[in-house]
Amino acid sequence: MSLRLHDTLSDQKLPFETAEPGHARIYVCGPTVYDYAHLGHVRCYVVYDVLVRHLKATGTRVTYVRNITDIDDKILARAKERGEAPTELAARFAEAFHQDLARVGNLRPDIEPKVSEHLDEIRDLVARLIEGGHAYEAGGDVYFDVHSFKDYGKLSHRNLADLEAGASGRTQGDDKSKKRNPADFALWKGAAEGDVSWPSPWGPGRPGWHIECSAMSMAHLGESFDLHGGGLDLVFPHHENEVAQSEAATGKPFATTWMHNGFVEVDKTKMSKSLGNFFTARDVYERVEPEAIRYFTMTVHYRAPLSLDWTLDDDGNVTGFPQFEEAERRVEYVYQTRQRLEEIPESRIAEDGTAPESLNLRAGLVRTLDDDLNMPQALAQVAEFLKAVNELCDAASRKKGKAPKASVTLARDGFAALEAELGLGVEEPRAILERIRDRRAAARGIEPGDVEERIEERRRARADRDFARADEVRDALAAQGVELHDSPEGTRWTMR
RNA sequence: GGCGCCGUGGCCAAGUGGUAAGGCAGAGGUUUGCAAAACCUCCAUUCACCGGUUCGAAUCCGGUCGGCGCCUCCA
Repeated sequence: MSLRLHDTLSDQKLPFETAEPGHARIYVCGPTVYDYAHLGHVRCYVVYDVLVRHLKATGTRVTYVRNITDIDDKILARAKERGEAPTELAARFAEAFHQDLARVGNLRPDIEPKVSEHLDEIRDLVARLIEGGHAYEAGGDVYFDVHSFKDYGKLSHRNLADLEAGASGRTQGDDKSKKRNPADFALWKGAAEGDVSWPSPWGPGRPGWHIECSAMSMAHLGESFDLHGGGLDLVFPHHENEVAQSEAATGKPFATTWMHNGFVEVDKTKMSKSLGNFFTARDVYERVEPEAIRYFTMTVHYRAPLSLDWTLDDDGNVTGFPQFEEAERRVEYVYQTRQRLEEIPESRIAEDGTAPESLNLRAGLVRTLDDDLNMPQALAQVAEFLKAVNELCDAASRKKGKAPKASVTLARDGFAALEAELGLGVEEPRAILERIRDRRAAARGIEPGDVEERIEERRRARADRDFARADEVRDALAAQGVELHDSPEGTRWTMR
């Protein structure tokens, strides 16, 4: 394995090495399920999906753990608001989350631990920290004592003195009297009257936000594991606190490599639930093929911001997402090309001849993704590959033209690699192309049946060599965005 | 205030010491009854700006300007 990844802890691009040879143990922070996934979540989990796919495609066994946070103040608040049981609300949004991510082609993690099923591990870890002198009880709460962990700040590259100086303006007015130090954080929060709570040696309450990930990652991957990932916003305080509490408890290094992805931005500002400037994945799926969103997320390096644009009408309604539309055309190109390759008849395949290197997409993707998952560069290679495949198909369709068998075989393997490495081109070409076409037609109020009728009308005109009439039909359809494609097998149509 | 990131053609975006990938848009062409699709050709002497290091810099160093993130729930 020669994958190199940018590691937040060392702030360097380093070879990714697993403690157990050939087996990568990975933990990624999952969602808090109180609402639908938005595009920021989609981007994040596509990144880790590509990481996992690439490791598997290059022969590494992967144990991919991604938690579901189903106990959280926001879930409790939202459930109360709706008069729904917190567990039901969480289960509902967890299911929606799975559906939304499956539609962009993400594989399910191997293990998806829930906080609600790890209360024992969490309480044990808290108890261990208290025993070790790293945590203290205070009025029903339990706090981690940051001064008890000398490396506090090593992940996010800041020190306690700076943190306290910076935070002072914000924390002075708050009621933080239970904490010994403003930077201390809750491991266990005591319940107020009427709150949903779980029993503990420190009284009824619920886990602090950070402790769950330490408890669950250790439960499923061991006290030390290979890679921990999540959004850039988790570096501090979430991951910093995870490092502190985990290493304080075990005395061992927690995760070896730390990977963080950049945000989706709108108007140069981070898309987030709290700012309310987000589009949910499922809303966008109504306008564009989900795979196009996957493609779009790969047009930018995973650590860089992904800036989203849209167009508005005079009333301020969203009329489109130009970047998704462009990406959708690229997705169409992927599938059209694959379909052309699959349709090369046996009689047009020649035994002799060699394949050009441009068809060796697998080798290119492996090399490129090995370099810190350089997906934009990977897409550049995909573009050159698809061009070469079309050249091959053009050659095979010319008079007396043939495609070398070696080329056809390599091209087919290229599509297999595209799926294995990037999770693109995974669907049946005809089905997805028709779906894209019909969705665009519906958006313009065009009935496929009507188009078929006009095509038949034009076919008759052409048979009579009445080309003026045939062109009238073509032009009329073109004005509605319908494009006709003549071939010896008949006429097909697509939507521009 | 502390820590950190970014500024590459009309737009998006790779590239972190060896002479600017790829996509979109645009121009011309092959093909076609005409088209579309596909393919071919062209499209940054230049990488925010100013200095410096070097045989050589978009890439390293210093400074200036501009934009953003984290420090508070957040992917």
